[in-house]
Amino acid sequence: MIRTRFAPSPTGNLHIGGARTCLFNWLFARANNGKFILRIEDTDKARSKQEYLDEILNSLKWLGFDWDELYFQSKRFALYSDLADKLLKQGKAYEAEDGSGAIILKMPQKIVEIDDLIHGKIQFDTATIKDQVLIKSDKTPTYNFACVVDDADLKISHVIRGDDHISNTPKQIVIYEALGFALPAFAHIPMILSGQGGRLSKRTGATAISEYRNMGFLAEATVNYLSLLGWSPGDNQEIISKEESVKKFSIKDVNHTAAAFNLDKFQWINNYYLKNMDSEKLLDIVLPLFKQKGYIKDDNFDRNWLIDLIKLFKERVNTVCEIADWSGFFFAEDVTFSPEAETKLREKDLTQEFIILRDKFASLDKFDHSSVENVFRQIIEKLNIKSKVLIHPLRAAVTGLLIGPGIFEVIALLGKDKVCKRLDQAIKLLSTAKGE
RNA sequence: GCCCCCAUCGUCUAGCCUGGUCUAGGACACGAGCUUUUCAAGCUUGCGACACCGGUUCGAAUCCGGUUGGGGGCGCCA
Repeated sequence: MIRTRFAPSPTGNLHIGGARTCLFNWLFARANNGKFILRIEDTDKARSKQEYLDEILNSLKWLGFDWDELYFQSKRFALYSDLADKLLKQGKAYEAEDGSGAIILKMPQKIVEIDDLIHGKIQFDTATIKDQVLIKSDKTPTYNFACVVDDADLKISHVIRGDDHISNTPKQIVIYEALGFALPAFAHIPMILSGQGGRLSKRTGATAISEYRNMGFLAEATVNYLSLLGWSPGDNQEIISKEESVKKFSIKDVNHTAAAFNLDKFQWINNYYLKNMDSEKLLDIVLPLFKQKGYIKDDNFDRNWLIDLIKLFKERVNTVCEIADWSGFFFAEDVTFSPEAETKLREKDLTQEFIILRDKFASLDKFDHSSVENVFRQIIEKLNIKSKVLIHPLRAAVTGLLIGPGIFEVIALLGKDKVCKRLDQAIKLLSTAKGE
């Protein structure tokens, strides 16, 4: 039976690297019809916080990692202390000479060999490793001891963790051997580095999964991006669901090399998922942002209209937040011009053209995409001008911006009243400009 | 300082195990062009890498050794 585990410590948020380690453990368990276990390493009472635990659990659920069993090391102290006593009695460990009460493992002199599933054989001479504390003077177990005891007790078959644990492994193997426990298989996956090369840290950008969620990344895109860091499904495939990864994942295909986190590619993947996401589902994610920005009141909104709006924007944004950021002109009473848009609007006096547009728009019975576009096309034909001469100032007048979704769709969705009102305002603005 | 891991385009990677099909493929980013309407979407296209030195071999990105470079660890943190 394949049993893997992810063992976060609630002394911080779930970060990118942890999430990827969790993903590979989850993938490997699911791919092999095994069990995936979540173990909370909360032995450090001073640093462990409930809020971190909540944050980690929420992030894991958001990413869609379900666990079959859940353990807390803080509830298993009796087990650690019993086994430490046993080692003491066997003479494999000793009590600290300083009288602190700590229990320390005597490091046997030998060559320890790890047979890593990813790196192959790695050898360590224990002469370079000092005796290891098993139980601290406050009676709590050290990481290496609790980790070994639990991995053995919980029958973990494959320990899949970050590269940074390679040097812990010989210490742990010595503990396994002292305890007489069978060794699990080890697989050390490469670390994720920041774009600048070093460790991921707050200084080099966001590290917590929840931060990326708040930035407007989708769970599916996050999992997709993470799975491509240190692993590849082959066949030049860039878009892959969790389910498909389960089918294709093999621990032997995991890279040896550290991978740099790259926001651009992450955004590109997020854009892909955004575009392809059901607009109604996406609306549910965007809705809180709309409320937060004051675009809509609690329950007083037209859901179908909002879904149309989502459809307009989701093609061209990288994050959920950008939908909210760029759609403000739909909800505002008056237009706020960007400097470029205002310049474009004042560039040429289009008062007459705007008056014709407004009158034609006002007389339309059906104010949809095609009728709006037809009216526009007829006008530019009659005036014998190129469409772009009028289309950009029109966009500026109606949205206050020079970029955005297709202008006729925008106008149709904005509605006749708002469009005519904004054209009136633009006409007024042009007339005051003339007077100056 | 000691120990360990790693090394293909700027970045993520395919290829490496089982040398020849690799004048090294894809993606992101970047540049150019197209899209009777923008770009922040789409399409086309361009730029761009086997770190270095030696060895093995008829032949090396692929195997071996070294150098250099990068990363990690050496806590009564996890």
